[in-house]
Amino acid sequence: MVASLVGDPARANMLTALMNGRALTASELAQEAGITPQTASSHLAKLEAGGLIEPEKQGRHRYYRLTDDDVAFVLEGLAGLAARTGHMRVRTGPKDPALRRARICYDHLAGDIGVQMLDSLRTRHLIRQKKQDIELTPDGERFLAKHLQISPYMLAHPRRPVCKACLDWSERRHHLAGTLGAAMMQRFAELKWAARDATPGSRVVNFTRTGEKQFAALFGNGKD
Amino acid sequence: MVASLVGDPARANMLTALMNGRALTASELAQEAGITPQTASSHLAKLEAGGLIEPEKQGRHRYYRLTDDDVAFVLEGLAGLAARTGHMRVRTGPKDPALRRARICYDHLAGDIGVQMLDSLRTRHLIRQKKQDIELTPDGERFLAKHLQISPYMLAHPRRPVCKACLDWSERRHHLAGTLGAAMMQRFAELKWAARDATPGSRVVNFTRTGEKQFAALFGNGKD
DNA sequence: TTCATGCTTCGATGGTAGCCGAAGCATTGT
DNA sequence: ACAATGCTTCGGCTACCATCGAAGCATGAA
Repeated sequence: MVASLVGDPARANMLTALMNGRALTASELAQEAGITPQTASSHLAKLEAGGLIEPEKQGRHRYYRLTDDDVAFVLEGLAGLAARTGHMRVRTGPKDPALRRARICYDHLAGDIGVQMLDSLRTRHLIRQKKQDIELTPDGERFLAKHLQISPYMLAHPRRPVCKACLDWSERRHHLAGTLGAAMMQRFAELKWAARDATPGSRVVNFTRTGEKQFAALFGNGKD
Repeated sequence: MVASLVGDPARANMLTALMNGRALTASELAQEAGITPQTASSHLAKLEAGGLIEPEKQGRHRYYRLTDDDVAFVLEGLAGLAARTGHMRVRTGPKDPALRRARICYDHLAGDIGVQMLDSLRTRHLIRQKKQDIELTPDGERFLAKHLQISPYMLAHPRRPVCKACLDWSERRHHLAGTLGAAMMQRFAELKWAARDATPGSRVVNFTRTGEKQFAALFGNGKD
């Protein structure tokens, strides 16, 4: 079973270290997990058999990376559940600052930036939140149309909600998911405000200088 | 860690059995997992501590359900990863007779029909539900008076609540109990929409053809 | 070749967690 | 009041698996 693979602390640490999409060698992962290379080798073999990671030989090194984004998404979901109960692992969240700052979660924005955006929308009453359910206010619709050229009919979907609160892996607070979350991320990309990192498999989102400014103007909290 | 909770085969079986959203008793979950009640109790306590499931006491039974959709979503993700590498689990289909459809629970309607009725009342805002407590809305009172000739003063009782959510035995979701639940069942009988099965001791409720139509007109969900 | 580095396999060990029998509460029914 | 049912707690047993030392393969460098 896949879950039992992730359940072991040593393996969980390895997977967490791989969450930024980069590949790491077996020794590096051993050090991350705080175990000897022999033990790590055993764990890595199991993770590979379970389809969670893929190896790539290079010289006498063996690089491992997460198989694909689906794995990362499931891991993020698990971390979200763990964060809810407060019983989170000692080693929490990503070490990579860039990954903490902004990253892709399925198809929407996550990380510090993503949380900040949802906060801003909420405090300015552009959305209304009741528990898990979020809906756009009339003000919010006007705001989206004016500044991002997003209109409600673009967001309609038979099964997916327009707005949804998604628990952020690193921040432990909610960011915005749903068709609106996806549409906004797409618009940021189209406007050349931000783009996924070029590194294959990376989930980091890099903001351009102007993108950062524009974003701050719309969703800034005055702190940066 | 959450993943280690899901990692254990016995617990995974329990969670899988709960994936359809219905609640199951501790003993039933024990049987699902193929373990003794003592062991199951230990597992269930851990799952509850991990925030994956929530208990609901009813009589001497203890029903467990998944905490919310987020849990189910993550479990689905895990199952998806597991399916990729090879084997997945298969579980249960319906196995019950027409007792599942409609039956008497004390003095009110239970079964698929009963659950459907409560759902309908809720989605149309004829009742307001906060956790276990339910109350009629003004719209609800008008609705009852107009279509079923039930007025609020008929429902007053010194000790019994007007509305109460009662966990359905077969559907494992709530149906409507309380004086209102009883009054509605009684009215259905008076209107010759439905009647208890003639067989002595049977709790099956048979709907007449016109009764079925009228009921569907009032509480139908368009699916039947 | 010879050595060094990186990783894997083998074997033994120990800690942890699942498991069940027996007994203890709690609730319900008679 | 008494018995029956459902669930939990306790104690001991067992099996599994993570862990590491030592040795065995690879690859690359001298």
